Amino acid sequence: MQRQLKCSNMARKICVRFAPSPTGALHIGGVRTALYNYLFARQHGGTMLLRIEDTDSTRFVPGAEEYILEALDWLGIGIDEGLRWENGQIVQVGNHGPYRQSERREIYHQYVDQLINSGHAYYAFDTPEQLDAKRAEIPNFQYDARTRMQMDNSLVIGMDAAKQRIAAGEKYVVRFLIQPDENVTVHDLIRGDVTINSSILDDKVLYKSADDLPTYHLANIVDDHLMEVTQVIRGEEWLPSAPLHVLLYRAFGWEDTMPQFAHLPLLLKPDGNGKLSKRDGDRLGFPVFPLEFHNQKDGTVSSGYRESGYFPEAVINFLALLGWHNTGDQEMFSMDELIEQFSLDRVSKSGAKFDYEKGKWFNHQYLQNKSNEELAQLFMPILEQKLAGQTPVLNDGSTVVDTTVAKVIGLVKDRVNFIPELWEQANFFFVAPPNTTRSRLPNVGKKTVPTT
RNA sequence: GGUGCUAUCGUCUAGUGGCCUAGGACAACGGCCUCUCACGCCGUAAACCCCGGUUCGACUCCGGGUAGCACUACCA
Repeated sequence: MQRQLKCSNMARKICVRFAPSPTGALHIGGVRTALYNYLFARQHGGTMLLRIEDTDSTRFVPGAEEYILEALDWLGIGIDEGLRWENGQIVQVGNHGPYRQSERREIYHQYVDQLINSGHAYYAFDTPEQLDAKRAEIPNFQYDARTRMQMDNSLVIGMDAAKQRIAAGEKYVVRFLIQPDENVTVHDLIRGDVTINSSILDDKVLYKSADDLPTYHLANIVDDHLMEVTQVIRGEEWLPSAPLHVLLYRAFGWEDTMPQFAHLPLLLKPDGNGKLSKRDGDRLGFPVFPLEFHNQKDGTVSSGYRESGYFPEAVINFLALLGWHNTGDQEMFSMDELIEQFSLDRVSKSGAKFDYEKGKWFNHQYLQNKSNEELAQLFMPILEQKLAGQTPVLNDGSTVVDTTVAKVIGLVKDRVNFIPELWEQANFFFVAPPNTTRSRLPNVGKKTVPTT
């Protein structure tokens, strides 16, 4: 693992981050990204940071932030710095804050100005409508070295004229000035060197005055730098823009402390092709979210692993193996074992199809390994709910207690994958069948529960 | 269209030039156990994308195809 660390990073404390957008429930693929970051951080005695990337005000969903933090907490993915879930509410820890990008406007202003002043960025006034028209008019239109001088920006009209228009209240964006025909190489910890030519990059929008916020690209680089992030471990969908990010680090003069990159393979649909989407859950009948989510914005409800009866350890184990595997045949991993054995160079390069059946198997294994007493505690709330208004036939009507429940669970647990299924398997122990007063089972209901 | 990434059983994967007659797990199938079903146990079937090259020897290295995926927004 040590050889993965560049000299310039050698002395720095390992710091990784998980930086979700609060645009809805945390997708299971996002959970895996968070998990791998967490495992890496713990293994190296480093910091796991959580930052909220809410630079798109139009996509903000109320409650999403709470949801994300609660989900990570449920799964046992601990956060050392940034935002975390404590006693049912969000708390902020660390001194690189604030950790919500929408609260960091002043910081970004400063760095946008730096780029403008150093000639690495420029003001552009083309409206979205004008750009759409341009794209309709010219096939494969791209805002870059070939086209920028035909557009409405400070490169064409001059900086003074641009500043006057801004002062007059005109909306604008700041674009990154990309020098053409330069080969940019990104060293990826999983894939090796990836090189692209800068000519295929467009002059990315870095800042939008309409909502006074930067875009992902700028905010991301500034924050990772300021928060002293040493490894960026994120989804493969970011690989194509990684060279842009390298260029940004260079423009800021931060290349010597630039984090290392690792782009994780995508989680794919179980059927067909393409990456697993939020809709696949409803379509295929299994959860793609850790917790049930009530979307306040569109009124939809999405099912969650927790509510479906999954143990967090099972979800972690299942997810860890979707894209990572050690040498050998071990399938069952505790969080501690994962922390010990995980390594980025054993992460697969190709996407993994999401196999829900295997997920169920993992839960089955974890359920079998739990004691009857522990399962009884988890099952009691369900039992009480089911028994409301009904008379248990056990023990001549005496109260159903935990120890009784534990014994019953011991009899049927090997038949189930999930706690709630216990009711289907064991309800006749607690409720007399219709038209009888006691259970048909000879050794139950008559005297007491089985004594074994 | 352009750019990039990827490529072992249906699925997740082991494999880093001879240990591969390609291993494990999920799912499937069969058997045993059993009053049924399930669990469990035992077993069966199931893969190196294609074509070249390097080599005494390629799943492993190289080249070219092909296919899949990702990206290509004032979204992240």
